[in-house]
Amino acid sequence: MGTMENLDQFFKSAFTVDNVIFGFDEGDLKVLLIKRGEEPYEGQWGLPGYFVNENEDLDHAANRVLEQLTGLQNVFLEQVATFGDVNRHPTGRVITVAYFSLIKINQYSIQPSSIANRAAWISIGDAEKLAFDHTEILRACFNRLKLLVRTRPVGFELLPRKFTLTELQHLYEAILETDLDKRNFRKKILSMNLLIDLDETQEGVAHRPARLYKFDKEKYDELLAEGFSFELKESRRKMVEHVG
Amino acid sequence: MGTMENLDQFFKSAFTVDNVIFGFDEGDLKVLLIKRGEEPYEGQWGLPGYFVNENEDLDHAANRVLEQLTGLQNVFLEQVATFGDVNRHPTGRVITVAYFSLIKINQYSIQPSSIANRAAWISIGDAEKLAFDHTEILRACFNRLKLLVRTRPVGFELLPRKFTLTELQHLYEAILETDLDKRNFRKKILSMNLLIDLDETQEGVAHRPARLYKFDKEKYDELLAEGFSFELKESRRKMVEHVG
DNA sequence: AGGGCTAGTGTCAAAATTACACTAATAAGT
DNA sequence: ACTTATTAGTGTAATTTTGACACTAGCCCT
Repeated sequence: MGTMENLDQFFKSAFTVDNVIFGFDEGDLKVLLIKRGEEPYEGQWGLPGYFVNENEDLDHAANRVLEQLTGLQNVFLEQVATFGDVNRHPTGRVITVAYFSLIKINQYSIQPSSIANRAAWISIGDAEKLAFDHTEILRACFNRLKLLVRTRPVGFELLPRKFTLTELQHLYEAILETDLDKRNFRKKILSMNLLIDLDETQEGVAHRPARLYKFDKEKYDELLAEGFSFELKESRRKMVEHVG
Repeated sequence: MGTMENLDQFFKSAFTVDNVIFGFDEGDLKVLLIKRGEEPYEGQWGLPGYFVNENEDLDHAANRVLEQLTGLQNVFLEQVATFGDVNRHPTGRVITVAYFSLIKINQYSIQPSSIANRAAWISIGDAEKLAFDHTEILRACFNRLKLLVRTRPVGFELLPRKFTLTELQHLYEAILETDLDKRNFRKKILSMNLLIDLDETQEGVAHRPARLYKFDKEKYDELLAEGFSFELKESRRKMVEHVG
């Protein structure tokens, strides 16, 4: 903070929040994008976002965007980074704080708001050429998710409350963009004792039904307090041998 | 981004950058703080920061703060988070983007600017009750440093170009706030092959002089390209046995 | 020459990681 | 009823990584 004289020149900027809303469906990691209905970037896909009101905390604004769009409250939401290049917005100096949230896509329902009408779930691999600097923002949030998922059990935020181990594995594979060994993955995840075996199985599948599990949040909080640290190693790629 | 009508109401905010400048000296991790010469919070310690100019990118502003204070350019600087609670600043709506930088404290020299006159290096443990929400900002940056130091070889930014293994170990101990085993630490760090043994030793010490090393940046860049990942495990605290 | 101080070094046991292939259970089709 | 297709579920052995631990080496100072 500098001195407080001649401040007027500085109070000319606007803030927005942009929210990268992740969901997981059909084995695919997806993002909720909006088809822009007006200039600039009319017709292009972009991140949902709004101006931050004068009397509104940043987190509140991010939650507001999320709720207007999905109807969901109290979901995982975290700030990632702030983008403020002078020319990032054609209309003026607009700085945006990027958030990302993780939602259970099956709880999502189209809201009646006009913005939600133009929303669609796009596979992360297909989300290209977004409006403004949103491609960059999306990449930053995706990287953060990759990091976070190895350190904290946030993956469960993306799955229905009851899930199978295979679904969980597919989720990790989608986020980490890698293949995991089935047996090793199960061994590792079960050894953490964070899953409750529900003694139920899938129904309506045309093959052997899988057992259903749920995440044991209380247990996790306990373990946390004891100093436990959730850690999923990056599957280290096998180094290519250099032929000498 | 929302619609573009009635924007004026939104272009009333100001934003600043605040910079947590870390240095390492006498085995201690330190932060460069400013004793505030004016209200609000006159007389209290705070982070160096400035308003961001209208035509200035955020990163540029952070670099500017750093250079005015330390005279240093091209040092490690990274954005950490943005703090924008409505009442964080008594004068108006001011949102601040927090950065942290790592500098070699021995290259730092007091600059003639008035702000630098009031600057001092404070041990991280002694930096309490800062102005505004700067205590929180400092904590966020310190946490980020802890995270980063285990994942990327950024620790070297805080040491002189030539350093001893013991100095390096003390640095890690200060950042991670833990003790490390000397032999295991050396084994690990040397096995990465990222240090060049300079075949020189310390001078002017009243005991057996230690060998000097420097960080091999080229090697690191090579390894990175091959998919190498720097990783220093969190020394997991020994779990206390539960009796019963 | 001896005391004080920090540098520097190796081994072994335990734990974690990796690679790998077959049987089990269900629905659908004949 | 049986065959087929499909995914679920399981164990072991080799390798690598980690973690605990104690003594000698080299320099300065007196």
